[in-house]
Parts: sequence; C-alpha cells; structure tokens
Amino acid sequence: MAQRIQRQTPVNRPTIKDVARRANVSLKTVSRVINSEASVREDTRERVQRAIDELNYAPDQAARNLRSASSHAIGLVYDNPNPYYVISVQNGVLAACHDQGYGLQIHPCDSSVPDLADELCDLVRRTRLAGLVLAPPMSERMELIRYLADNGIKFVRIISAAEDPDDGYPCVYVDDRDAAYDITEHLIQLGHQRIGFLWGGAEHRSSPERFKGYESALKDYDIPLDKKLVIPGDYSFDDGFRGARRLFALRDRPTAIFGSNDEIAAGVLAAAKANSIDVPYELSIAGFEDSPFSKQSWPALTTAKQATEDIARHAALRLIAELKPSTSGAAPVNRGFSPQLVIRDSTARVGLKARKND
Amino acid sequence: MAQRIQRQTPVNRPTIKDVARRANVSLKTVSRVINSEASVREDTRERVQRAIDELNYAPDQAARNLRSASSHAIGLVYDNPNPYYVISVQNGVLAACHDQGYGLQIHPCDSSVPDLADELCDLVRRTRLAGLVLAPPMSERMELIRYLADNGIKFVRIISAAEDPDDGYPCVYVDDRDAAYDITEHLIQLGHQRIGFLWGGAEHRSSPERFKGYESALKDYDIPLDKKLVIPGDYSFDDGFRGARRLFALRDRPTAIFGSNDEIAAGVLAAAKANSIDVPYELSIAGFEDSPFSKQSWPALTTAKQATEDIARHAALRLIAELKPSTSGAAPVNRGFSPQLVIRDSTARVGLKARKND
DNA sequence: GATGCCTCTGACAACGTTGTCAATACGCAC
DNA sequence: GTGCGTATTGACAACGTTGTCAGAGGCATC
Repeated sequence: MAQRIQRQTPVNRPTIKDVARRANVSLKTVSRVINSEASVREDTRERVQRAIDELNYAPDQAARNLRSASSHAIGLVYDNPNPYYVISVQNGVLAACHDQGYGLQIHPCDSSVPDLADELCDLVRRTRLAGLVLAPPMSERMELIRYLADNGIKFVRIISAAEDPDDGYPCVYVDDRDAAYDITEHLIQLGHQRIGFLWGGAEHRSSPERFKGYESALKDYDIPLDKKLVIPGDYSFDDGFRGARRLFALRDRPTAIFGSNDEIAAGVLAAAKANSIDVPYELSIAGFEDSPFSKQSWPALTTAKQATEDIARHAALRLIAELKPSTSGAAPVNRGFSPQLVIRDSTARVGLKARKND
Repeated sequence: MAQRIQRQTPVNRPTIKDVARRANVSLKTVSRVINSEASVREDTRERVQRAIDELNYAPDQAARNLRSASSHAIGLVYDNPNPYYVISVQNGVLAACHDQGYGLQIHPCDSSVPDLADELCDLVRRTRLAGLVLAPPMSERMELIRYLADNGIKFVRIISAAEDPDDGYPCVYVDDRDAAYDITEHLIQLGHQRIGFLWGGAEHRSSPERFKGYESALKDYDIPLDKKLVIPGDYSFDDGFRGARRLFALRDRPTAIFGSNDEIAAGVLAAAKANSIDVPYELSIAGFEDSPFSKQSWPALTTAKQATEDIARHAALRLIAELKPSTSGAAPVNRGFSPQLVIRDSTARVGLKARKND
C-alpha cells in the first residue's frame, strides 16, 4: 500500500523571513527591495538582492494578495467564439503579466446574460483582481463600463474605433474603419464595382466600423452603394455561407465579396465552391483578421492583419501602469492600432481569366 | 481635474466574520460549513448557510490559499500551437474548476526548454497551486513526470495510450490507436489499397499511436505496408503540404492520404488543389481531431472526433478528487476516451468519378 | 551645541482564512 | 448519580506579506 513516500514538507519554500535573516535586515526592508520602493540604501539593496538570489526566493502571491489592497493579478474577460483571437489575446496579456510580475485570471463569459456586471464585480472581489482587461463586445457596452467604474473596478478596454474615444475610460483602440477602407479600395483598384459586404455581429462595434470603411471607400471612388449587396449576419462561417448564397442569387451578381472577418470569408469561399464559382477569377473574396485559416485556405485569403497579440499586450501594460502610479510621472495614454492589408490569392483583377495548367 | 470620485472602500466585501456574527456562531463553524466538513449539526448548517446567502458571502481565495497547504487553484500546462485544441482544453478544465470552486492558472510553456521541470515547480510553489493538469507533450515525458512527483507535486496527465498505462501516475488517456484504426479501415472499405500516412510531431506520443492504428488496420486487411507511403513530419499545415507533394511525386501514387491531424490534412487538401487533383474523387483525405476547420474546408474533412473538452474536464475532476480525499471513499481511477470516426466529404470510394453538375 | 529636516530602517499589527486543540453538551451504560 | 464516548462547537495561533508609524542616524543651518 505504501508505495510512494509522501514528503512531509514539499521542499520548504524560502520566505521573506529567511531572506531577512540572511541579509541581516528586517522583514520590511526585504519587502521594500522586492517592491522596488524608494529609500533603500544602495548597498542594503544589493545585500538583500544577493540573499534573494542565493535562496531563489520568490514572493508568495497568496500572502501578497491578501495583505495589499491591490493584488498582483489581473483578469481577462472575453466572449469570442474564435479560438485564434482568444489565444492571441491571452498570449499578449500573459506576456505583459509575466513582464510585470502579475498573475492572470482568464474569464470567458457569456455576454448575453443579464447580470454580467455583477458577475464581473464578484469575480474581481472574490479573486482580489487588481483590474480587468475587457475584450469586445463587453468592452463596448457603456452601461457595463460605467457600472464597473462606479464600483471602483479598474479596467482597460480593447475597442474598435477610428480614434481615441476620450470618454474618460481607458482603452486601446483598433482602427477597423481604416483597414476596411483599405480592403475595399484594394478591390476597387482591381476594377471591381459591385462589391458585396457581409456584416459581422451587431453586438460588436467593429461591425459598423468595418461597414463605414467599406461605405466611405465606395463614396471616395464614386461607386453608388447598392443596399442589396449588403447583408446582415454574424461573425460566423455559416452566416458567410448563407450570405454568399443570397448574393449569388442576385440578378446582378457582385464580382467581389468583402466578409467582415475571415470566418465569414471562409464561408463565402465554401459557398463559391459549392456553386462551382472560380475564386478569384469569377469572384474575389476578402476577409479580415489574418487568422491562420486565411493562409491555409485555397486560395489563401486577402485580409487585414490585426496585431491582436500586440494590442492585448499593450492593453495589459496600460492597465498595470494605471495600477501602480509609482513608476515615474508619465501618465499612461490610450493607444491606437491599425490593421494592415495583406494581399493573397483570393482577390484578382476583375474579368481576368484563369490560365489553364497553372 | 477631479472628474470621477474614487470610492474609499470599494464596497466592503463580507468576510467570514460577518457571517459568523449574523449566524451567531464562531468563525470556525462558518469555515466548516463552507468546506462542507462533517460534524456540524443540521440546523446550525442551515442557519449559517442562510447568513451566507443573505450576505452574498464568498470566501476570499487569497486568504484561503495562504492558510491552507492545498490552495484552491490548479494549473493547466500546455504547449500546443493549435488554438482549437487549447481553447477546448481550457474550457473543459475551467468547467471542472468552476464546478468544484477551484481557480485556474493557465500556463502555456515551451516544452523544449531544458529547465522546464524547475519552471513548473517554481510555478506551483509561487502560486501555491494544488496541482497541475498536464497536456501533451509534457504529460508524456516520463523524466519530467517523475521529477514533479518526487517534488511532491500532484498532477493528472492527458495522454495518448490504447489502455490504462497503470504506471502509478494518474492520467486520462485517449485511444488514438483505435481511432486511427477506424479511419484506416474506413478508407480500406472504400476500396483504397494505397493509403499514404503523414506523421505528426515525434515528441507527441499520439503520433506513433496513430501510426500503429494505421499499421494494424493494414495488417488486418492483408495490405502490405509500403514505407514509401509513410512520411515523417510535424502536426502542421506546412508539413502536410510538403508531405503530400512527396506522395504525389511517387510513380505509384496513393489514392488516399491519412494526415495525423486536421492541420496536416488541410495541408494535403491545399497541395491537392495546387496540383489540380480532385478531392475526393481522385484522392481521399482524412484528418484527425474534428477541429472546426475540418467542417469548414471544402470538401469537409473526414476525421476522428476527440471529445477534448470532456477529456480535459475529467482530467481536472480527477485531479481535484485526488486533492480532497474527503469526498466519500471511492478512490479516483484513470479513465479512457475513444475518438469517434466522423465521415464527411473528403473521402470517397476509390475510382468513383465526379458527376458533372453536382 | 541645539534644532530641524532629511534618509533609511525596523517593530508591530493586520489582511481573511483554516488547523489544532480544548471545551461543552448530549446520550448511554453501569 | 457517575463515568465515558461521541458529536458539536469555539478560542487561538498561524500562514507570508505589506501598511503604519516611529526611531536612528547624518547633515546643514542657526
């Protein structure tokens, strides 16, 4: 029965006490060094640091969190069916946390539940989170944002906006409009005049932003907006598939379709194949996001590359900077990102025919 | 400047003390109720529970972790480039944690760094994790497993194996071999005799397992194994693409290709399209995993569906059960899962020709 | 030489919970 | 009624850290 021996003490971790004894200083001084507080003499700091290194000491997060009002952990709140997006955001935030010695609590949630605000407050209280990084669509629901702020919860939003909203709540913003303009312009410059547009989810602010970019590019090139070419939907493959079929059924078919994200574009691609429509020669397709999928489909998708990981990292850094006003005077500012056009094989000059034997 | 008012106390959370006062019992009794310990009289328990409900009390995790040796949080360790897989695992583990009132610390890592073992030990110590759920390939490196066990770290592995390894270390195992057999058999029954096999990453035990399934199905149907049809590689789109091209270059081409996962199969699909090979009529393709991608490619991929979320959930439940021997007597046991064959459109009877106008 | 004002350091309590151990109450057999 | 075992409860310390506040020492000024 007694196969493996259970160690009584699983390698006693050194505590601040051990460090203090070794460096011959008080607990508090060690604490000061750990938190890089000012007013520790240089030689003392070095001595303590040496002791820390020698003992391979690392502060106990639980104790830390318990004692100090602001714990050293933040939460990441998201509700997104797209694993590529979520993983990118996680990795970005995690990188920032690692950098700054913070912990991360992931919190996938359902943005449609009525008491989401309370759920988040509870989360913060229960796990003593110092703040939250909010991804869309939670980040764009102002009543939620205000509720959190009113309850003293710190956060940074990742949102879709053409410019700094400057509404008093911190954010990192992504210029979807501009990127959607670029994609539409690219299609226009390939000679397309009838360009279909498939909307993303209405609860995401990025959807109208992307539509605005599409609209404004058409306007700049004097192409009238044909409402029949604009189809509502969700950020999903299935809606892309269905939307494309509706467009194919039109008397005057579009020669290009702009799907609001890569999933939608993938759905369009599948619909095109199901209808034996040759992409890109009979139909150009563009997506948005630069998910790995967009590189691996056939043909590979023209899209807009969001630096999601970077964006998320900056959101987390912005939050952490906000949390500790100690670090120098520079107040953290909102920051914008612009997705970049990535041209691949799913878009071609209108009317160009495929060569046989490619 | 003073735009928003900072609440002094961000809504004082009720503590165990408040509950005790309200229920007119001692702190310890409340603690007992919270942890559903035995020997609390039924009416006392009810009274305390009522107070808890009324105050909307929830235990402070930081304090809890600090005090008790076994914190109420576990870690999830993974190193997998596939976001679908990772998100599924996360969601499964998270569901179990939520169920059992545990916290989760995600820990993506690089399985190739030399001091991974120490990294994990540090992680556990620093954040006082009660245990770890280990995903492949970390879960399959025995020297790592032994090191963790020797350091008193509890864990449950998710591994690939045809049966309970029963090596003394707890696990949840997935029968890749059996599922790979089913896929190969499916291809054979469609009349295929020359079936290419593209290996996954050698550091994953699932790779040889899947190969064994392939091998053993061929054997059972008296089809000789042609080594030229077996190509080493990684669990990646690019290796699928390259591997397929090598197979296409053979004098005696395979009529079907079994890619060790969906990414590989997607690469094969792309290579087939690049070579104008009609799938499934000139070439059948099968993958493994049932990632969303496999449904959305064209044609949709025949594959094996892993209940990844379920598997992960059980791994976490197994771990948590191990952590608290309190809950009744039944000792937790290892458990197996078998992926299920999912037949879609990328496989067809050999020699069958496409009808025009589908 | 006294005073004030820095800079640096340490003693101590406190955060919210649980483990230990003792105390009380109750039931039952003698 | 006494003794004993079991069920239930509570007092108290402890977990490892940081905030508060006070003290020690050095230096410049009067």
